Amino acid sequence: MRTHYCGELRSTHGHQEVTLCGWVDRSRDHGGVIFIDLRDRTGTVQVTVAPEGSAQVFHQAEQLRNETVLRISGHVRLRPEESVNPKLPTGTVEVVATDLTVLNSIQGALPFAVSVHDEEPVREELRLRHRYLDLRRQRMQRNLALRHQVMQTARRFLDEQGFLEVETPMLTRSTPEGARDYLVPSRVCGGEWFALPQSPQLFKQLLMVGGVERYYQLARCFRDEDLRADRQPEFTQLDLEMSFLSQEQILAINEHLVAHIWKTALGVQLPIPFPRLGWSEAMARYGTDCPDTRYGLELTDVSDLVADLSFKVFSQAVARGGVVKCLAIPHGNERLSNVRIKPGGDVFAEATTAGARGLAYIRVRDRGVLDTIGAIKDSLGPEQARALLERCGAEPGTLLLFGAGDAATVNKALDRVRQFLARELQLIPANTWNFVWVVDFPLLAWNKDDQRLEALHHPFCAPHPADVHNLAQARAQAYDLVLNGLEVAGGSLRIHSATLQQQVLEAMGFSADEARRQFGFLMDALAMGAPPHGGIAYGVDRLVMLLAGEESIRDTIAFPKTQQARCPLTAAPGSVDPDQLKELHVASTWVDPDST
RNA sequence: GGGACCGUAGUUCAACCGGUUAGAGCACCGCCCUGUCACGGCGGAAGUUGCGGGUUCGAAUCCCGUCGGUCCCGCCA
Repeated sequence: MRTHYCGELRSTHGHQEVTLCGWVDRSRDHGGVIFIDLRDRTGTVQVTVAPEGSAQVFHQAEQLRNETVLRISGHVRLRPEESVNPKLPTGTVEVVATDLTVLNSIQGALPFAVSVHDEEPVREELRLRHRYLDLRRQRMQRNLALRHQVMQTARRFLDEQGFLEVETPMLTRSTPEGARDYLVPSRVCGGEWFALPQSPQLFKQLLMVGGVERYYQLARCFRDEDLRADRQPEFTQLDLEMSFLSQEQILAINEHLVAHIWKTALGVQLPIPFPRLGWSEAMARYGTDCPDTRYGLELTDVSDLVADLSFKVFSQAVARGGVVKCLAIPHGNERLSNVRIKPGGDVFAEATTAGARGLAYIRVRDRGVLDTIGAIKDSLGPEQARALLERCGAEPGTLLLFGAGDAATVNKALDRVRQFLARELQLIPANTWNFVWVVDFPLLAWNKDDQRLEALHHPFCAPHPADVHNLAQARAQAYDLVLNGLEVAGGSLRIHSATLQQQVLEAMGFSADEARRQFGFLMDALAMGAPPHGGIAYGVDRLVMLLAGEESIRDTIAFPKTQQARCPLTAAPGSVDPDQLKELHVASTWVDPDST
């Protein structure tokens, strides 16, 4: 049908006969001569319809609307020097049309402009409803190509490293822990249900027991939780698992994989190895387990310095086993007004949204003068003040913001304020890729709501060998890869001993029976010669989002869902025929609110 | 489950503190134009201001509800 692609034509194609297929990106009718910008996946090229040619072709060209699907035959002509368009890769040539076939015409109004020249934002619901049009636009073409490139690069790299791509079931069993499952009723086994996988975690471990040794999969995963800019109900993981490798060996392979992807997709040479940061240190310095290290604004613990103050907010927080931490903002005095850091202000709101009760502050003026609320001023002696300023690295002009309370809340609040201020004060350098491995996570964490210990990652992470006799306090041999403050991958060495797996499940409050019932198949497998193994999983959508400079993973997914987990294009989810439910032995308890 | 913001022509936006016939760019339709490339010129059509109710002499504007979308909290091992 075609001999060339639009975007690839150059002066070297001069005088060749070509046939092109594509869409009318735009056309310019000068009465006597008509120019058509013909677009395909590779770009656009100018097609010229001259009056000297066929009258029928000229007549057809006069009728064209944007997005008409065309096949055009003609010869490539070098443009006259004064008509060369330096803005276009194909700007030195044009195709003089001798034949023009309309393969499909446009009926009715287009919901939005597709042209490569059109940068106008379009309401997202409209883009999703007509995603097939949106995908034609440059931005989505680029994002899909980038996604493809990431996936292909990973496949090639992992293939070369001896990894086997293995598919695991989409219809599997529901397991406790983790997110809400998407359930699928079984017609054949009445009353029983499959779950769609939240990740291939157990299967990839079973593949290790199965002697695959190196596995990977671009795995679709499903979690029935509320959506965010970076969370969709179905998403894609690049899932890896390896046997007989140490944690350091696993991290090294992944560093090469990531460096390879960045080199291929962006031409950027990442320095490897990536820095390693202990979880405790990350929490202490940044208040989060996924720190953005592109800027400073690190947190300082001042609990010991303020424990005895008469300012009760500080001293009581410490007395109750909590902490007081400080976020020091250089030049904060001039850059942040009191209105913003006091109740009602945007900075204050960031802290309270994260659960903080308030946001104490001290403005450091010249000659050690402190500008703050009376209660703090009255409470701080000169010695204490000096120690505080020194600890926080404060200088005249510095604004100190304080969080006080239990460690989790303080960290969460100051982390949020820190990120907010970095954006507001434009402290984030452009084109910076700061990777960091966060390691030595706690194995278990206390869940206040359920009054029990639960796995921080998942129940199959191996505890640090030195910590196995105190599982409640144990570190896990787990690692997250963090890029610019976002978790892009997470993994661990796994438990390969049935006995230890049993102990960890018990520590999490599973009875022996319950553990047996839920995870018996795993423990049986571990008992039959499971090799030491471990792995990692990348959030592909998020990775592509970061590479593309997008702010939502929806822009990296061909057909994403809205925040209500709907698809405006297909109108899914939708109702089904009652007979379908009956066949599946399912009855709906849903009551339409309008009918009551 | 909760909070915030948004919804005006096919589309992107405007319309001040409630006050003339709800405007503009692009797209669309018609006419003109032989070197443009986001072509240009002249003219035209296009609106249940998401939907429902209320306040008012008067509502795109204020209030309540509702639907849809976005961001966030909870939730997401």
